Amino acid sequence: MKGTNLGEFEELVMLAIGVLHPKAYGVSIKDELTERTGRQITLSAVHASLHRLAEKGFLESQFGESSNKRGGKRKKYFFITAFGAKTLEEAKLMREQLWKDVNKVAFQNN
Amino acid sequence: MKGTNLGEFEELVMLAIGVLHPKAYGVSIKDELTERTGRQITLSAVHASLHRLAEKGFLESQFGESSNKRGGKRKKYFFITAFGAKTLEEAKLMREQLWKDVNKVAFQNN
DNA sequence: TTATTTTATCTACAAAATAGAATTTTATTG
DNA sequence: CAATAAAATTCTATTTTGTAGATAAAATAA
Repeated sequence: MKGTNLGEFEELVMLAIGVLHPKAYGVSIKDELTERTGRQITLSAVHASLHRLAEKGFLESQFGESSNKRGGKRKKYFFITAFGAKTLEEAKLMREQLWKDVNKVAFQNN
Repeated sequence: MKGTNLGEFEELVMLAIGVLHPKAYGVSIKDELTERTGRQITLSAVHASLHRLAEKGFLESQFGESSNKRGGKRKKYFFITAFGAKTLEEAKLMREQLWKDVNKVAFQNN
């Protein structure tokens, strides 16, 4: 990938942010994806991905106010940029088109 | 990835094989994806991906007969296994569900 | 003020994506 | 038949993504 494509996990992180908007931060994203994918996702995997996505211009972030919960650093909320939304939608469209053109026989041979 | 997930490019290669079935081999896959993605895809990228997908059990291959064209080694045709089809469909379903639950406002902030 | 909880950041390694060179096989041409 | 050209796969190396675990920081509770 040359920086303008979304990796597999990166795309899932972006979508989770869309689902959780406007309360998407490390832990909530991790929980959302753990539930949906059934994989054991670590917080650091999510954070590494968030950092890279922000660098690529797909995300912006903003620190939240301190909560009434027990502790913790301030949450860093993530938002999808216009560029990020465009990229995400293009990936979706391309796959939809491919699926539409798939020869169904290809799935019946085993 | 722990071996049971499809990478971003790997998924595109699988779908291209579905589209091209039963004539999917290195060059035809490369051409199909170059056209659809607009990226400059190299043959070696496709082959590396095919090799990994076959190792993971998502693809099978079979050498074709020699053609009447000028030259070249025999084409190695690739086919999607039942396991590959299942994996591909699961990835599709998970994304569809995420998209369904996306808060549309997340795409209107920029 | 010390401990506990919640969060983010850092460091390191594994796997996938990408690029380019090398090799193999086949057919054509002289 | 030897030399050349074409079509394809395979090899080698590097960068980018994915994953894990340890560490650090900030906030509240005790």
